[in-house]
Amino acid sequence: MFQLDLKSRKSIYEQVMDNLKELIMTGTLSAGEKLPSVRDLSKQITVNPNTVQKAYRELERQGYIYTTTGVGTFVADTSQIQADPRDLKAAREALDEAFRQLLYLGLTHEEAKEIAMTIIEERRQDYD
Amino acid sequence: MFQLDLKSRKSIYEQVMDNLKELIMTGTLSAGEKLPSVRDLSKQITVNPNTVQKAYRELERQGYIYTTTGVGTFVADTSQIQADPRDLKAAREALDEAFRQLLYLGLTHEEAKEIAMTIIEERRQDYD
DNA sequence: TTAAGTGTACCATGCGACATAGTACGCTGT
DNA sequence: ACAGCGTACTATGTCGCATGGTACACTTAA
Repeated sequence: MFQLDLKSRKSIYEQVMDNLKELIMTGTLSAGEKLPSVRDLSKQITVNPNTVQKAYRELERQGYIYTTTGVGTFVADTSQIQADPRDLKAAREALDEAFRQLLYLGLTHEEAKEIAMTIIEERRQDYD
Repeated sequence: MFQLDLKSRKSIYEQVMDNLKELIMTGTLSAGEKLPSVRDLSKQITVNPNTVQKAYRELERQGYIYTTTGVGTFVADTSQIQADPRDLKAAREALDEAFRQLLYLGLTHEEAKEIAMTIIEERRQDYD
């Protein structure tokens, strides 16, 4: 389904969340589609079931998926998702932070902006 | 000199590094200027000297500051800094990551781009 | 009804990064 | 000589993360 980077600073359950968000928001996984069970996915990506469950629990809290007890976990209707203001603020700050890191490396504002624009445009095709 | 956010996920020594990088790259601290001693700064911001030293050590490794044994720590000539390709790669990935987080929140590509542009332009005044 | 599969809830353990506390040494400038 | 500086080292505690294991309630299909 996807690959993990065990060397990453990002925790495993966060990587699972991001990978699933990517698949959901790009439409690779459609609304109503069944996700692998906690146990199955944990075997697929070779991590502990508790770790997968933590990712699922958080994804459900954020509205990306929903669960029916005893049945399984499914992709939610993402058009219904409305951004949590705190998450939005966090994402803006992360963006600002990353941009500043480019400037810290000695790049001019123009160079950093050019890099940012390139990255942004590369994402255009996958969304909407 | 600056404030820390103890609630942040970012570690203290990283916050110290980023704060100093900001002051250095914006020219608030000039090349050759003396920085507070490890002990002084640790008292100012109320953290352990070891934590400040860790930040200084890493800043020196990256070329932002230099130390003269028994004398003190000083701001380096930032024009000499050449970006470590790995740091550049990391910053690019962080930028991409943050931008994707905006898209995950349900924003259209156009909306996310607009937010990114605003953030970028707000930084223009402080650099170069 | 039974069995398998599902989500879910615990608890205990180990690990690594981080921050702290304390001590100590060598260097430099006055 | 002394004060201030960077530096090194050990030890301790905390926290988040990941793992291993057990258990329970639910649903679906045989």
